[in-house]
Amino acid sequence: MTQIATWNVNSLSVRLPQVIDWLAANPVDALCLQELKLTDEKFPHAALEAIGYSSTVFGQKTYNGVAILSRSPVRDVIKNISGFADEQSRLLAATMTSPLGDVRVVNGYFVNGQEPGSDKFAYKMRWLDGLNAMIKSELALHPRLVLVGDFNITVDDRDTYDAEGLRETIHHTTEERNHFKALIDLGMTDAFRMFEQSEKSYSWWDYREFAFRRNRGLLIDRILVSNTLEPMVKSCVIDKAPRKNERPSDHTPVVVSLG
DNA sequence: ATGACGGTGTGGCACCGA
Repeated sequence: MTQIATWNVNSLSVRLPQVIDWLAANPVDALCLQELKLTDEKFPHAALEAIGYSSTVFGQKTYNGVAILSRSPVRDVIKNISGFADEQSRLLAATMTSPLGDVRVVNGYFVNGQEPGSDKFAYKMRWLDGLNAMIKSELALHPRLVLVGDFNITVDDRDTYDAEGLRETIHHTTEERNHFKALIDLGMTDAFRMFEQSEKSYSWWDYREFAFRRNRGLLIDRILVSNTLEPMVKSCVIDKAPRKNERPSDHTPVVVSLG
């Protein structure tokens, strides 16, 4: 069995002990992190090597930053979207070896977008256009591919605690959802939705207003698998446990099992 | 309409996230 997980940790400096604890309980083959909020120089390679993980890092000061932690070293690393000039460290692609053969792992911290009509929203749309083009060419090179990360898009009404009230607001717009569909149309499947899931399954909850306790959340952390990998997907689950930690990230891990 | 919580970096707060 090969397991790949994604987790937006909202500062690795703060969350490192929780990441180490989580990996001890969930010894996945690869863990993709987003929102490191630290530079490459400050990445805790040694602490992760000590528990059996090598790390490929694309960091940034204050904001963004992504990494792939893996039990075996990865290769053919690409930082950011090919052909898309970006000041922000939001995407990391690498190839991992597995019993299934090589698997291309693309780890993305998708743009938030703030508000439809804003400059940040326009950047989100450009970023998504660039990502689509990159995934198209990556799929041609690597038939076994996963695209994981913090998508910052709800796909349909199941993914949000207030479908009516939040309609066409950020993370809920038709334009964002069309970009998601365009990724699916390249030949990808949302692993989480391959299976029966309990209602109101979310991966992010606001820190405010007791949102986690009230389960007012969004499903925005996702794992897409290429059509070639789809028959090998055995499960895809959200692990809510880390959201109950002291000083939790506002996101919680999602894990796919391939075999 | 606003702020609520938490992180960072700067400096006694502003900005950002989703």
